[in-house]
Amino acid sequence: LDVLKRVRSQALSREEILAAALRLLRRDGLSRLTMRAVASELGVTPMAVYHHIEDKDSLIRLAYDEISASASGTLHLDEDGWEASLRRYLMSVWERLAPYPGLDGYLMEQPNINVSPQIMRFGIQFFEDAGFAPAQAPLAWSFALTYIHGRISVDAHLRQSPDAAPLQGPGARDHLRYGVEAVLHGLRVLREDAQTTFHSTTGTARE
Amino acid sequence: LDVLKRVRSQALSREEILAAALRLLRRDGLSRLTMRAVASELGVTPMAVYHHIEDKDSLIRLAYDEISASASGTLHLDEDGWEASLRRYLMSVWERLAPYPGLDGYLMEQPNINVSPQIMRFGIQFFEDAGFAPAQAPLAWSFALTYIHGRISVDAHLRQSPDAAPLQGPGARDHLRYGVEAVLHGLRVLREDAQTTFHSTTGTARE
DNA sequence: ACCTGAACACCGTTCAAGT
DNA sequence: ACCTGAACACCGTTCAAGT
Repeated sequence: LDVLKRVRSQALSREEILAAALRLLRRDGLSRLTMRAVASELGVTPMAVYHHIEDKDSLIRLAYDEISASASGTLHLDEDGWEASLRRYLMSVWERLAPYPGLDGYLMEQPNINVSPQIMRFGIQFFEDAGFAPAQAPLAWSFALTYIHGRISVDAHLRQSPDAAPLQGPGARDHLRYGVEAVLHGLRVLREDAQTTFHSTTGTARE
Repeated sequence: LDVLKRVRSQALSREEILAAALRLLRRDGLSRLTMRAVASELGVTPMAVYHHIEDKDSLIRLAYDEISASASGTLHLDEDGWEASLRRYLMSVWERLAPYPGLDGYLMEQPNINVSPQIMRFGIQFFEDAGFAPAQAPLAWSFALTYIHGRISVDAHLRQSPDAAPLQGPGARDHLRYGVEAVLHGLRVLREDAQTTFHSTTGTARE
């Protein structure tokens, strides 16, 4: 409560607000992130924040962009193949977002802000480069994203519990690893028999 | 606003409250479900609801249990194999929960209320019966659940949009079908080479 | 330009009454 | 037992001031 409440001598900044929001997000999760809490963390009136940030939603988006900024750089086709590359990417997304409980789950449900058009294009390009049919690439990318963000949402409560060593337990990581391998195997199979079993443009899969 | 606001002549009942909550959930999604809205839908004071229901969270759980009650019956190993059975189950879970935007995503993040111990045991039993190693069955079940609930969360916003025919579009169902097939393929591969690549009790997968 | 204080329109929920 | 009315402790946010 009384930690870091140094007396404010300088003007409040956008970066300072963002840093405070990220700190609170890690500590308490999105459900406890309030504009009033951010302000109090900064030793300032709630309305002071509004002079630098439009509203709560844009603060959340700011936090999300900050966290996943470096992650978008990690998606590229390396020499060791698309499976290893995708595995690294999914693991790194989880690693980055899992410490911020509730954040990812919240944005997953927003219209389609979660995945920016840029990330979407990157991902589709990745799967096309990996040899997936053009019509299949968006489906494959969306599948991988859906799994990993679902996993992060399910793991959200792990951080909420008051005891220590929250995400280190073997439970969460075992599930994550198993799931990522299943995703890779599933995509590999669908990539191989793409022509015979799945006609994506018709909207009906063969049974 | 003025629909169904018949004059109350009978006593309020738990079932009536639940029905109103489900109606509002379908119409506006969880984010707009408030105790006050439920009360107003029933033509009653907000606090009247509290005489029949403990709090908002238990109302949400009540709604969820009602929706997924019949779904838990659909998970059993049929004659046409575990893949067909699991596909039917995942599709039916999506079909049931997709019309209630936000509900599933909310419960996914709660400690572990989302999946009741009973459903958990059913699922593990299913995968053991399907020939998965005992140590692998919980991971496989959790993977399938994580995907389908993630998919439902991602699709939550589709219902929120004001235009008609919300979940009928080919987009959502194509993604769902592709994902379910990927899940099935992924699990099948992991089931087959379970002994060689994955040692689940050690907590570290071979790389 | 940057911040404060009071206030508004919401929440979930408690509590003291009414019938 | 069943419901109402007023109120409390929160929200996000607006608006009129202060410096």
